[in-house]
Amino acid sequence: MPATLVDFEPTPRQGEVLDAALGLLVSAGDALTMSAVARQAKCSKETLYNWFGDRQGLLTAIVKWQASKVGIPEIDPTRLDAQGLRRSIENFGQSLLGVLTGEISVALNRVAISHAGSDHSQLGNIVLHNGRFAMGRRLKPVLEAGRAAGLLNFENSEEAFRSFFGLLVRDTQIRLLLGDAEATSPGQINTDAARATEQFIALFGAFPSGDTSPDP
Amino acid sequence: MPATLVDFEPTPRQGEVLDAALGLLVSAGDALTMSAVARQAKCSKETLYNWFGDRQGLLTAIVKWQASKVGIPEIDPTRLDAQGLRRSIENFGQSLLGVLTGEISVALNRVAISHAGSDHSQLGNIVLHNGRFAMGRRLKPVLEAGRAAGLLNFENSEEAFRSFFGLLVRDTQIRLLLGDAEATSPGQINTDAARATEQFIALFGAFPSGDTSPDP
DNA sequence: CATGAGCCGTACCGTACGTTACGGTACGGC
DNA sequence: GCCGTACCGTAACGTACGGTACGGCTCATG
Repeated sequence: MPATLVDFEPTPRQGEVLDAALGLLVSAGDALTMSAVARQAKCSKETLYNWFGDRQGLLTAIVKWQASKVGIPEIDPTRLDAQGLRRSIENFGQSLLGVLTGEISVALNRVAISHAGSDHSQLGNIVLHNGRFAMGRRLKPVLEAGRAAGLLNFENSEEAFRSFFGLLVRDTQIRLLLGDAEATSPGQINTDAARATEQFIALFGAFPSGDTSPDP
Repeated sequence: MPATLVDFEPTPRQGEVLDAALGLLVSAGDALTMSAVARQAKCSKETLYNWFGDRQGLLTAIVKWQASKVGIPEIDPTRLDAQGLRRSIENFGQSLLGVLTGEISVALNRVAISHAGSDHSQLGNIVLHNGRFAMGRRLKPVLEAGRAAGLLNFENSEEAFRSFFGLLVRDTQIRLLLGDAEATSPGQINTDAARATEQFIALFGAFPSGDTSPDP
């Protein structure tokens, strides 16, 4: 089990360095070199190694730093009417899709995926737990509250979340990761979030449809 | 516009070399070196460079070679009863999910994603056009035949396919790419394909539900 | 003021890897 | 039998980059 989500507390100066590294990571991808980071951040390589140990540690710190900055708006599961639930889910979808299609998320996922192939670094796990899993932890209480209020119908909230994730993201993330430059506009994000919410409620809503969610 | 899907016709010996490289790619990830390929394939590096130009060319050839080997079963859109359509979609889903969760696909996508970040190589595009887009081209005629027969209801077959893709794959691919070792069993694949097909038909089926696909 | 910690800039080391070069071998055609 | 071609094996070259060492600067603390 991964311990804490954010167990990294950088000093202001370290934050500046990490921001510079983040910018470089977005523009240069995995070609990020220690020398380039030092140059961009106007610090010495020795400092980088003192602070972060090695390149691996720097990358890990970058991921955690970014994770600590991204805020998906907290949703309060108290508005339990159908309209409020729908809006909560849709807003969540907008935030999630906005983050996932952002160039920072794309760059971060790219390096994590690169390293997941060869060395046994924990980068992939860190991204997974600060990204995908953290998202599930946010939305699932809302879904369960919706179920408790008789608005939704599902057995496993994890499975329900995964379906929502699929309806929302579809092939967008993998296409962006592979370099397919479909300029994801904010309007597109809102449209997609609305569509995914509609479809999710059509599948898991407990309205008198009767046969939308049977398990064969 | 990408020209042809398979414009690469290797000799048998070249196929052997590419198979060896493919095996190394799966086990070693992007740490694939020219020396390792030559050693594994029992050929000289000079031959590699004569045949493929440079490392980039070798990777490109590997991707195309694998793409030429993967066969998603062709579906004939003639069986237009509801049951046949459902089975066609479900079989397609099984094949697609099986390929996507295979270690070869994961390794290939990893290197393509790595290179999409830095250099301007076409690897990402090649993977995209031989993978995701080729799949769409396979299923869309089936979906359109289903619509023509009054069994499905959608406006845009591309959008419909993307929704099916999302319902089928959900977060599975990105988790595998990030190194999340959820042993994807064949049984799980069949279950997922069945579930995705159910959900897809629930959303896009033209059965007397009446309000599953309105555009707000 | 003295001192020492922390940091910057830079030079440097070791190594890994892409790429090239070259000697040696097998084989089909003249 | 000789030549050209294609290939293997290996050595060598150039470069890029991770990591380290060191001199000099700043500044807080005693």
